[in-house]
Amino acid sequence: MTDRESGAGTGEGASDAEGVDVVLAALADPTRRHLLDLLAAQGEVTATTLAERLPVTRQAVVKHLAVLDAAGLVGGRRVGREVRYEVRPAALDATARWMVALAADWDRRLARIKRVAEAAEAAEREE
Amino acid sequence: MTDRESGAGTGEGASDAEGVDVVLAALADPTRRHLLDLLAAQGEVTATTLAERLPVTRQAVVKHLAVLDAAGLVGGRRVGREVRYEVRPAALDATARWMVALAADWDRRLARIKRVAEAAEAAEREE
DNA sequence: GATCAGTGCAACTCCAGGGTTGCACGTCCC
DNA sequence: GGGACGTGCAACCCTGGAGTTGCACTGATC
Repeated sequence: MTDRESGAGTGEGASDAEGVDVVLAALADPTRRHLLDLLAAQGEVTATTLAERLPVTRQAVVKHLAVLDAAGLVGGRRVGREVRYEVRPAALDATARWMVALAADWDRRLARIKRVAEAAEAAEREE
Repeated sequence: MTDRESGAGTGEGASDAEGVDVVLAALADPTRRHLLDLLAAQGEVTATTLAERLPVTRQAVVKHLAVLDAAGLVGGRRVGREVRYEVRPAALDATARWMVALAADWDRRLARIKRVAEAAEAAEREE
């Protein structure tokens, strides 16, 4: 998987191959994706509030948010005693572009293989 | 994460929320991504050949291929005693579209929040 | 100041999954 | 036919990570 083929380099978190790795790993967990949905819908939310809406403890939520933060998918801002988290689209944008480019690469390769196979088949028919 | 917002429904594997789940989980492992790279580069490859190019056993490769197959990212075809695997772009295409749509959704939501905040700020300045 | 609320640190549990090894069966080739 | 090769089944190991609980500190409110 040639991660350098993507346009990733303009955002945070998924700026290189390691960034895409980290984002994909972060997105692989269903609880984390649910967290991202809640954050995107509500703007800024604390871990405690998020935990009220999920069937896991606050501590589990904080652990997941740490993974998401490390991946650049969310950011936290302290307001007094509260830490308010929000989504950050840059890493997701970059990973989406990387995946689109990869899918296009696969499509191109398969189309080329198909053309070669059809040419070989046509050559066989002429013999 | 509103998986139903994507255009996923026209391909295999990532046809619904469960499909995106499975693809993301499949892509989260670095060994599997390396496998996908090798398959995409070479067209059709056996598990044994793949294992020669990776620092893991053939059995590990087969396990990973099973995950990729279940996600719709690869398919296997038996030729005599061999099973030849190749990438299938549809599930990756669908997941890429889903992610692009999600990133756009996040961008839109953040832009709206920013506009609301700026309007509130302007209203405060007029008092 | 006392109480409540949000947070952070840390220890703990447990199991899924990434990986290995062993062995048997079917296919291929000389 | 026999040996080499590719495969599939299955048992096994172990660790990372998803989740829990306990406790202390700080900020907010009355």
